[in-house]
Amino acid sequence: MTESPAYHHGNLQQALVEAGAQLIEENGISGISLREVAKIAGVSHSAPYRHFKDKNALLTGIAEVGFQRLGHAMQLAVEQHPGNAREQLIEAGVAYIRLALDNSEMFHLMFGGLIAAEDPSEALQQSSVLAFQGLVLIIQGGQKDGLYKQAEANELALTAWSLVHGYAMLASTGKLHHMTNSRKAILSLARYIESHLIDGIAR
Amino acid sequence: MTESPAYHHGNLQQALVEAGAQLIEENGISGISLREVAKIAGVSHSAPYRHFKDKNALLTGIAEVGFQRLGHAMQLAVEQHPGNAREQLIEAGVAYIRLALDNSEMFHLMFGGLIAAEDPSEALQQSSVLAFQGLVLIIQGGQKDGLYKQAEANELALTAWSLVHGYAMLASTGKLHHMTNSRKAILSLARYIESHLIDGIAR
DNA sequence: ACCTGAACACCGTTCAAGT
DNA sequence: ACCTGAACACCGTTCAAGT
Repeated sequence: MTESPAYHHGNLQQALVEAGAQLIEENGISGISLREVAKIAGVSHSAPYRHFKDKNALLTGIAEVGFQRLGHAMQLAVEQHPGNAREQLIEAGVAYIRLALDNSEMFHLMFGGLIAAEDPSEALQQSSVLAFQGLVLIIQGGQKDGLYKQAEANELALTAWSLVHGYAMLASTGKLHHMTNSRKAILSLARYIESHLIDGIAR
Repeated sequence: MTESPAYHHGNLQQALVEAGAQLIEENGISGISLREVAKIAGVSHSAPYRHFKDKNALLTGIAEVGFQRLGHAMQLAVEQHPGNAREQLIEAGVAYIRLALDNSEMFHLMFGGLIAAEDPSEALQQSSVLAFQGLVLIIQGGQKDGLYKQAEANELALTAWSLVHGYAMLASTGKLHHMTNSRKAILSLARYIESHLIDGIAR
């Protein structure tokens, strides 16, 4: 037989990340261990060290797939409202918040400050910058249409990002339980909040 | 002598919380252990279980002092700008962001989603609601002065909170490194961001 | 090159026992 | 009522050894 020997089926690195992503949504961010991820992937507890420097590196890898999902979801929302910079901004924000609610443990891993920033030139930085660039494009499109102020697009995009990110964080950590309970009410309130922001951005 | 025997000096519960708060800013949120907190407080590793159900309960206690500090800092900022609802909102936000930058590990403990929400009627909820109520008061004051829109004050306050909280989170987790580096630049940019929001709230 | 298994120093949590 | 110390099942990480 031409099969590889006792090794893992092809790509252990990816298998570990996928196992970790699954485990983190099940057991929560603090209920994940390198040893159990390895067990799910079907290797010994020391095998992951061939592919990741330490646990933090694995968590970073898991967070990266989260950023890819996030960018994808926002892109999709934008494409569904062509030529309408107002709807684009609002629905991209709703997609952002939706992901925070539906994959909250992953979201907290990505943004909760648990992963040490260590290297400033890391891949994680890249991923979050990409998502931000999408926002800048929406703003610039809206500026061309005369919908948004002629201020620095980076600044307006950061304002929108901060608002949406803050709301997503507060909602996904239960800090809004005293105002809204259901998922539907949270998403509906999000649109009101975002429209308050846009009225500030609009000239 | 009338001293208590081999027991701890009076209030172990408080000593544990203080030791934890100190340790968390030194070693980071994932470098804190119940056993080391106990050691710093000068008791055995099982002593904390008389005062806290488990590690999560101790972390909750630590986060609570963080919320108290936060409420205090915001209150102080408001008092320094009497009768000026615009400066009050901006500077309360800056105080919020300043705390996130200077006590980032504590801030991530409070808002990072690590502490299980479990009981919806917990003390933590109380603390964060209190900080929010301060915001509502600022908004209502500004509405009386004709500075802010006559919309639901709760909704406007949540909008402001989301913006400031999101910016604080992004800044304190290093997500803005590609735009701003220094602490000073981050705080200065915060005021621009906030003014974009207020222009939306103002009628 | 890739993986295993023993080993080490640490955890959180429980529980009988001490004062 | 409050604390200790042993015990248990788990960690992350390292390292010699196997194929």
